[in-house]
Amino acid sequence: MPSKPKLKPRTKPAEERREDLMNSAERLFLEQGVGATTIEQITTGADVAKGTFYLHFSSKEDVLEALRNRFIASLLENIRQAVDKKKEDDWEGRLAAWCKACVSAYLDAARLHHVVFYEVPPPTREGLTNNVIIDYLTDLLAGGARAKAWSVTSPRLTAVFLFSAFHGVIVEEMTSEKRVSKARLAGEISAHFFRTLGM
Amino acid sequence: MPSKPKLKPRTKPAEERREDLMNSAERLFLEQGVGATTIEQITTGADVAKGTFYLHFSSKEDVLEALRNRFIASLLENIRQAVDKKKEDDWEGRLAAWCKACVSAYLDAARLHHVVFYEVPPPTREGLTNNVIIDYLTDLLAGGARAKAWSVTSPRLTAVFLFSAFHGVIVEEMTSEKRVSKARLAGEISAHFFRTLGM
Amino acid sequence: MPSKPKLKPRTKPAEERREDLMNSAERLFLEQGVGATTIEQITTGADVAKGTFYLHFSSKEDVLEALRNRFIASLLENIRQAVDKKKEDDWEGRLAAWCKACVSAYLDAARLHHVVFYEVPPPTREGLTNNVIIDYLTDLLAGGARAKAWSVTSPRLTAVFLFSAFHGVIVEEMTSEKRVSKARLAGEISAHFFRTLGM
Amino acid sequence: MPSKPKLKPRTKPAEERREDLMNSAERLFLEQGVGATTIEQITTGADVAKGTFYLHFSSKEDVLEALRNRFIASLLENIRQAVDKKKEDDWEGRLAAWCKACVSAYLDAARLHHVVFYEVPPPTREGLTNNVIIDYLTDLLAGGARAKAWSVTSPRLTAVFLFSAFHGVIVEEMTSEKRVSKARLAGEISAHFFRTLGM
DNA sequence: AATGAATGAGTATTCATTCAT
DNA sequence: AATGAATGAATACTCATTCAT
Repeated sequence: MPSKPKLKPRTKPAEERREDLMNSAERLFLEQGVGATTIEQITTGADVAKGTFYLHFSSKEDVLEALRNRFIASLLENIRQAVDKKKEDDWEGRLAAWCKACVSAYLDAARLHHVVFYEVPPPTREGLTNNVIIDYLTDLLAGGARAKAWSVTSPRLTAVFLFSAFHGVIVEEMTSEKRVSKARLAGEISAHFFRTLGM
Repeated sequence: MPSKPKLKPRTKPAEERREDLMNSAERLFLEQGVGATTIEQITTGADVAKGTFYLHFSSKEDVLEALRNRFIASLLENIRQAVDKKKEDDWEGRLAAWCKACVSAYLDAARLHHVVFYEVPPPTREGLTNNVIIDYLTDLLAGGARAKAWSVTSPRLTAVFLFSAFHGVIVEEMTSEKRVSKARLAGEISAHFFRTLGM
Repeated sequence: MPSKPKLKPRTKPAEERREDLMNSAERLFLEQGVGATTIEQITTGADVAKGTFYLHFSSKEDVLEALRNRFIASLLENIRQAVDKKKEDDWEGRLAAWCKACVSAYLDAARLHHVVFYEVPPPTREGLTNNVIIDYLTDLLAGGARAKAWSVTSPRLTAVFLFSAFHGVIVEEMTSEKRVSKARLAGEISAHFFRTLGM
Repeated sequence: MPSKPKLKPRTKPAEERREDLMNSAERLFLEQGVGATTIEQITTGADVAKGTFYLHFSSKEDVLEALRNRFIASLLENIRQAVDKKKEDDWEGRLAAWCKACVSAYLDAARLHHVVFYEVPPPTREGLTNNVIIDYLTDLLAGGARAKAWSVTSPRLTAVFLFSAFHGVIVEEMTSEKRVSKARLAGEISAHFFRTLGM
C-alpha cells in the first residue's frame, strides 16, 4: 500500500485556504449581495467548516476588505502595465492607455466593484474615491504637465475630477440597457479627458 | 362629564405627522447612521407611538426614499431658481450658475446626501447618478449646444461625465481636511466644465 | 354577541408577565440548572414569545438576580415574623426563633438557594454571605448584648461566624443521605449558638 | 548527518508537563477567571501546542479538579504539620494551631480557593464543605472530647459547624475593605471555637 | 388616528475537542 | 510525545412588524 489515499488532504497551506474562502465569498456576494450572504454559505462554498472561516478572517467585513484590496491591486496592475507599454514621452498615448485599461477593467469587474464598494456601508467615506487609482492618475497628469504635454493647475483636483467623471460614465453605462463597445466608450472618455486638459 | 384636559391633541393632519417622522428620521440618520437607527428611536423622536410609524411609512427604506425625494426636489428647486435668474441666452452664465448652486447645495447637505444615497444598499444602482439633476443638466447642455454656445456631441453622456466629475470633487472636498471656500470651489469646477465643453 | 372572546388576553399587566417569566425560570433552573436553561425554554414555559423576555429582563443573569432578591426578601420576611412573635425581652427565645425559621426556610428552599447563589459565578463575592440576613442577625446579637442576655464583643463578626456555621450545617445536612428532623436540627444549631454566645 | 540542534527538547517527563499546564491554568484562572480562560491560553502559557493539553487532561473541569486537589493536599499538609508540633495532650494548643494554620493558609490562597471552589459550578455540592479538612477537624474534636479537653456530642456536626463558621469569617474578611492581622483574626476565631466547645 | 405589548425570524461567533501527521 | 489545522454544535439578542384596543 505505497500510495497514500491523499485524495482529500484535510490541511492546506493557509494562503490557499484563504483564497478558497475569498473566491467563495466573491461568488456569493455577486450572486446574492453581501447582506444576504451568510458566513455559513461562504464556508460551504469553500468546502470547509464554519469555524475555519474565523481562522482566516475576523468577520464578514474583513473578507470584504480583502476583496476590495484584491480588486484594487489587480486593477492598478492592469493600468500600470498598459501605460508602461507606451513610450515614456508619449503622454497622450499614456493617458489614452489609462482610459482604455480602466474602462476595460471596470466593465469586466463592474458588478464586483459595485458590490464591494457600494453595497455595504464602507468603513470610511474615502473608499468612494479609490485612492490608489486616483493617486496614479495624479502622477500621470503631473508628469504630462511637467513635459508640457498639457496644462494642469492642480493635478490632484483634476485627477479626482476626471476619475469621478470616468467612473460615473461607466456606472451609467452599466445601468443603461443599450450596450456600447468598450473601444467606443474608451474613445469617448479619452476625448472628454483631452478636452478637459485643453488639448 | 367635563371635557378632558385636551392639552395635547392626539391627532394631527397626516401631512404634518409625516413631516415630523421624516425630520426625526433625518436627524437620527445623520447622527448615528441609517443602520443604527431603529424605528422606535424615530417614533420617540417624533413624539408618537411605534405603531404610528406604520400609518405613514411601510418600512425604514420607505422613509429613506421619502428623504431622498425631498432632498432631490429641494436641490432641483435651488438650481432652477439660480439658473433662471440668468438671461436666457447667457449660456456661460447659466452653466456657471448651475455649478455654483450645486456646489453650495451639496456642501450644505453633503452629509445628508451621503447618508441617504450611499450609506445604505440603494434599491437600484441608478440612485448613484441622481437622475433629475442630470436630466436638468442634459437639457442645459443641449440648449447651449443648439445655441452654439459650446459644442457637445452627446449631451447625455457629457452631462453624466460632468455631474459625476462635479460630485467626485465635492466628496473629495468633504473628505479632506483642508477647507476651500465655496466660491473658489465653484470657480475651479466651472473652469473644468468650460474646458471640457471646449470653451 | 356581547361577550368578547376574552379567553386569551394577549396583553397582561407587566408585573404579572414578569412573575410568569420568573416562575418559569425558577422551575427550569431547578430542574436542569442555570447553564442548561435557554431563554427560549423560559419563554416557552411562560407561554410567551422569545422577545417578550427582553421586555422584562435584560439577560439571564438579570432574572437570576431577580430570583435571588425574591428569595432573600421572602426569607427575611419569614424570619422577621417568627422573631417578632416572641416577647421583646425574650432574647433567648428570639434567637431560637431565628434559628428555627432559618432552618425551616432553608431546608424548604435549599435547592433553589443553591442554584441561584452557588451554581453560577455570582457577580460579586459578597453574595456568598447573604447580607440582609446577616445584618438582621447582627442587630439581634447587638440587641441581646445590650440587654445583657449574652456577651458579644464584635456583633458583626459573631453574626458572620454564626450564620456561616448555620449555613454550612444546613448544606451538609442537604448533602448527606440521612435526614434529620427540622426541629432536631434547629435544636442542635440553637444549642451551638447559645454556647458560642457563652450562655 | 550531524545531530539536530536539540536546543529545546520537545519532550519532557509527563509529570513535568502536567505541572506546567496546571501552573499556567492556575495563573490564568486567577487573572481572568475560569470561564474566561480558554484551553488555548493555557497551552500557550505552558509553551506547548493545543493538542498537548488533551494528553494530560480530559477537559477544563479536569484541570480544575487537579487544582482543587493540589490546593487541598497542600492545605492539609500545612495544618497537619502545625498541629503535630504541639504536645499530644495539649488539645487547646492543637485546636489553636489548627485555627492559626488554617487562617494563614486560607488568607494566602483565598483568591485561588475562591476561584477553584466557588467560581465554577462544582460537580457536586459536597465540594462546598471541604471534606478532608473537615474530616481532620472531626478527628481533632473527637480526640479532645475523649481526653475530656472539651465536650462535644456530635463531633462531625460540630466540625462542620466550626469549619463553616471559620470559612465564612475568612470570606467576609477577604471581602471587606479593612484588613485585620492574621494573628488577630486567628485569635478571634479561636476564641469563638473555644466558647462553642464550652471552654 | 393612535397606541404599545407582543411577536419570532434570523446569524455571527466562540472554543472545546479531534486526528492526521 | 507533540503538533495545530480543522471541526461544528450551540445560543443569546435585536428589532421590524402586527394587531387588539
